[in-house]
Amino acid sequence: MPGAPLIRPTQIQPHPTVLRIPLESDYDLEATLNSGQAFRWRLTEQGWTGVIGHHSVCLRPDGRGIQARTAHPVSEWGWLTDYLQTDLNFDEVLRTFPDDAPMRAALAWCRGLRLLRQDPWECLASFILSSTKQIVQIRQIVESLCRHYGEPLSAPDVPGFAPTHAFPSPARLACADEAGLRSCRMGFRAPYLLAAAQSVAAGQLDLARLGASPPDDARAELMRLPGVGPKIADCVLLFAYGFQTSFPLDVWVLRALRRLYFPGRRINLTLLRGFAATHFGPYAGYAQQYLFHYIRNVKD
DNA sequence: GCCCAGGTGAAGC
DNA sequence: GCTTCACATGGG
Repeated sequence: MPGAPLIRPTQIQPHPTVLRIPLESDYDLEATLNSGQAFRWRLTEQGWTGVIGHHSVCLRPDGRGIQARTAHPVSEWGWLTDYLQTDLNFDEVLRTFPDDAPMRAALAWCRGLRLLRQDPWECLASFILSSTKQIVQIRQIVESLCRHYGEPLSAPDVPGFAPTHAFPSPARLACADEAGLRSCRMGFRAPYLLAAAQSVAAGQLDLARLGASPPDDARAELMRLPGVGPKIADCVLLFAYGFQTSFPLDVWVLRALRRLYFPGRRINLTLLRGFAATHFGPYAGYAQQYLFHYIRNVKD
């Protein structure tokens, strides 16, 4: 029997858990990951840690670009660059914004806020859970849901990663019961989430197909779900399917439009909807996210 | 205690 | 069409 080799081959291999993404324009990770479009990112000593699909990943600024570290080796990175939308010509997006005082103020406040391209199911489910909840609470509910129903993801023996869970699949949630979902503190939203999971799991709602549909059709399909109205549908269109003209009108964005564009006037909702639909150009959804971020963070 | 939160559906006019 | 209200829970 030969013994163990005296000299072990040196592992000279690239680090397939690390990727550096060079960028040509601003990318503010905190504003992007922590401002109410995705709900599973948290800041650790190593950087912004979260889960994309079945990948645990940690992101941090690296010069002008982003450094990504995954918990486990990966063979390709398209899932990450797609999620982060790092190939987008961001300066072109900024050029399409209306040149008015509110947009200038929002851009002066934050220049690197981006829109993510999220998984449609996770996005839909998360925003079903979002109604009349503060962002911190949405995060808590989503984390609880993942802990209870998501597939476990192991952590490597390196700093920055802890064991975590994937976002639960529609099939898994479809066979949950309402009481179990309510134990994740989602309250009256439980039957809505359950109905959505069952509709997707049964193939009645084909989320993959919606991305190839005209936006108005996709919106109408989503709004057939109980608990999904115009705002949640628009969030899914914008954050998951990348329909860039979708303009979610929530309490904050309405507040921003009223205060910044029509100060001191009583403007009804119908007029504001019309303004939102016509004023902001081909990347209106992007502009919306800037107004949302600005009005939430700047005290008047 | 009170008000509000990345809303929606149902009931009332 | 528009307005009002309940819904479940927790942060500030």
